[in-house]
Amino acid sequence: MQDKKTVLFVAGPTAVGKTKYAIEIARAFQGEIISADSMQIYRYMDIGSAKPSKEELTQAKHHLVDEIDPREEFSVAEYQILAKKYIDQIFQEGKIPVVAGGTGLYLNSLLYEMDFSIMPKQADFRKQLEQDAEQHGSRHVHDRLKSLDPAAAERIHPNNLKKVIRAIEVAETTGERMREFRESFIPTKEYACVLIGLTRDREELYRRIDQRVDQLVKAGLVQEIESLLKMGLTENSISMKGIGYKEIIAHLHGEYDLNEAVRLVKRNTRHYAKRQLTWLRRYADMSWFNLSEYPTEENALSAIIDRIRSKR
RNA sequence: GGUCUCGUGGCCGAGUGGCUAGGCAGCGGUCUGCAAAAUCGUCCACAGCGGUUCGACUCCGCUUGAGACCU
Repeated sequence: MQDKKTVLFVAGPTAVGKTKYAIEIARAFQGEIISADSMQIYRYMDIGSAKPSKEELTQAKHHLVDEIDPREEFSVAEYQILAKKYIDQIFQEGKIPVVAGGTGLYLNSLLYEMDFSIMPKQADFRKQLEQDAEQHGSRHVHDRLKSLDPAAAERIHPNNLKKVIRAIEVAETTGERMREFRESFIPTKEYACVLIGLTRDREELYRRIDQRVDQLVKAGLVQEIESLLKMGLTENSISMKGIGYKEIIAHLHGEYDLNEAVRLVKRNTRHYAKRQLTWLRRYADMSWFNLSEYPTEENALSAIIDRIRSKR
């Protein structure tokens, strides 16, 4: 029937229940799940990233969970390449890709035409700039950008060191300025997208977050992080910047006690959930489902499935 | 029963007779160069009632609440 291939997207804030619903949706549509989660993609970070359980991983085929070594640098650019590879692969098997996750930029990289490949990164050069920032402050690095590419410096906040460095990198190595991106997003032409947004009443969502953080700690979050540190990861690793990781590491370094760390993890997770919702609200063609409004999961699920059927 | 201290927004916390700190939380945004990041905006107040005053959150009195001490 459908001449254009369809990719299902299941998005929502952390702790809303995406994992469960994505699995059910995948099962209902002969789908395979492609995670769009910047932390669950890392191996060994099982507890802190609230990864799907072993059982859940067998209930539907998952991709881009547990695929990257946390000692590696990873980013949207690589994410986009890998995810698209899986999308093609799943289409070829005659199945439906179900992209599930809450990392907004990762979603964008699959929803819109975005080209991250213009410039390869220069690891050494970056290191140098990072050190520069450490010694002289991020302002100093930003000033350098100002002279190289005033427009980019205008756009990028000095504290956003990564972006500042990237812009300098581009300017220095290509002699060109950062490309001004189009004002409007162009939807990808590679496939059709059906967007499902999951949410809950705010109070309930926050309650679930608090509960989940307590569970993660009980499940051994601290031990998980201790062993990650033994593997050579540090608070500077990208993967260790995740909520739940950075706070516990600070605790292990003696900055505050465990209770305080837990409080911060909860608070930061709530903030994150809020930012995710802000991000996701921008998708005009998203079909929202407030899970708090359904008496049972079955009800919610069948409403979602009906909606997907009507959209394809 | 008496004496004293205090009572600021959801929480913490400054402060002044007129120009309404700030922080946290909450709420709302931005975000195509690496995003669980970075960033911006914003609501909410001076315990209550009287009085003094051109004007009171700030001064006075009473009421009420909290705490400390005394008997």
